[in-house]
Amino acid sequence: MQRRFRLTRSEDFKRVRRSGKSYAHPLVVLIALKNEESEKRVRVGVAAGRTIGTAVTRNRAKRLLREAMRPLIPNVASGSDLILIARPALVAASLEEIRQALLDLLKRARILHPAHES
RNA sequence: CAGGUCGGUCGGGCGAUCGCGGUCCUGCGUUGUUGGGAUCGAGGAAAGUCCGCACUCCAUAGAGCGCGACGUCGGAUAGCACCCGGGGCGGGGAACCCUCCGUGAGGAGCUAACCUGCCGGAUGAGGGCCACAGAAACAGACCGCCUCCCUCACCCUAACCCUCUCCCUUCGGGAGAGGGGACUCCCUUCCCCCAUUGGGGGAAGGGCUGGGGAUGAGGGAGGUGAGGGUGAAAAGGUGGUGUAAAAGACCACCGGCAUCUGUAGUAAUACGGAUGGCCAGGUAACCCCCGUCGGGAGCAAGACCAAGCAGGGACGAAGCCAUCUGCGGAUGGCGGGAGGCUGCUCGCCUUCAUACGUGCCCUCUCAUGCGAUGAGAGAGCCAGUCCCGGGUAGGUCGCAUCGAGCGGUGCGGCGACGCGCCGCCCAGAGAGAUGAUCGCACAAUGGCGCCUGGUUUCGAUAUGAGCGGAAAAACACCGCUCUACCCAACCUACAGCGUCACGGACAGAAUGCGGCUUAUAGACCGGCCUGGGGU
RNA sequence: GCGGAUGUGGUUCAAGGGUAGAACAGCGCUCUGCCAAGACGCUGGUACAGGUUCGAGUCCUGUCGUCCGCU
Repeated sequence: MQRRFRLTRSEDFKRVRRSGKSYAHPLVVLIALKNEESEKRVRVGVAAGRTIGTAVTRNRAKRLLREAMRPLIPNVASGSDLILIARPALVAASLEEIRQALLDLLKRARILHPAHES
């Protein structure tokens, strides 16, 4: 996932976490917010708390989330900011399971592109 | 070969596809959080942050005190506390042998290589503490032992007294037996009673005479540190001499200490010699003393830019001299204010001011009926520093190739390490880059099969082992005993091969480096020690 | 990343190097017609591992956990 599709500012994180809607899954939690500014790009932030484990497992969880999210970005409605929060079960899951969980969450949030909605 | 132990190296490989970040080059009607190409891209611990540095700011990093760290010797290093090599004291340490315990299975001890803890000072500064127990926790006292004195009690009989018998004899003496028993005697003074020139009793003072005891109790003076159930620890140990009782008081041996000294070693130290007197408990990871070292904070240090906000409080000033001068001033020195040197003092450093006035604000008084205004007086403000509060969480640098750098190699050193030569440039993010999927091979783990291996029994046996013939030893020879290879039965393990499944240990740089500590599946190589076998 | 503080029963806290204690909680028993309160008794602990010491909760070292501050 290239850096231009990433959510980096601390201010953005605060705004999404405060005002966005959250959707839960056993593997991952999705927080989504429509960006009111002129930004047309989809931006994704990834987080893994200390309950996940040590630095190695936290980094691996974030890499898995980014790799699973990467092909889905063109299908997400433009101008939305997303935050993905890893849960402990995610470390043992495979890439396909994570991708399926993300698809499920994006459908529930109704921000998937209309072409893939069907 | 087996077991033990130590050190070093590696700690995942190769290929394909899809992706991520940095640097360099390059493209663009779009100048970008952009496209393309090349190249590079986690560790031995990146971890813990326990030490030491570099670097940055505080002043250029001072002195003394305080505080902290360290403390055997020598070395290495830019530096370091646990790095390297030694020394001393202690602890651990497999099998065989040996010793002990056990009927036995077995257990314990001893022990090689090796591992590991500690290391200035408690005689030689001083203070504190040593619970409980114990007489006592560091030496004084107590119990006890011994000597002397006093008092009391008790016992003995030869002073003395009484009774009886006998004798000599004459108003006394002697002998024997029994009983009492050291109670006394004289003088002076005072008091009381009977009573009247006296007698009796008591108290105090003085004098003369007066035996013994191995007894007991109490008190006093001294000697003693032998003994006193305890305790973690009790005043050198054992044996003797000695004494009133005792003691290194003295002697022999042993142990320890101090001083001097010999040999080996750079030294710590080791092995000795001579002399001395037995005094000297433990604790300094309690305070402390001695020596060495250390200024403080830390890359969120710090520098610059952008953006942004709100102020408040404390302290608070004084000039003078010299030189130059374009006469406005400038520089320097002394002095003053505020602050700093992350605890204190000294000393030092930084900075500010010399303006100041017809200034501003407040209060009071006077002039005028009031106000305005004017005059006077007083206090404050106007420099600077510090503290508190508020705002910012953006960017560039520090900071990513020149370093205590990395890889080879040679030399010196036991080693830590040092010196030389050649080659190389080697991560740099900022919600934080190394990942995902598939395939192959090799290790490891588990299952199955094959090869086989192990145990036991019977039977014999030597070229093996033991004993004897046999005499100094060895070899050979002969005899006896035991046993391996061999045969059979039972059970299939490690390793190896084939196949299937599973599938990488601990762990993710954030300014850099050295050391330490902690986590770590496994693989490979080597050193040392012990035991067995072969040549 | 850097710096600092701290760890004692289930909880909140004590304890000069010398037997680990208090309150609440838990359990048993008593009281009551029953419950609560009360009275009595009991269980349960120094984060872990080494060291110094005759003896460590305390002193020293390492490990682990928790909390706080620094732009």
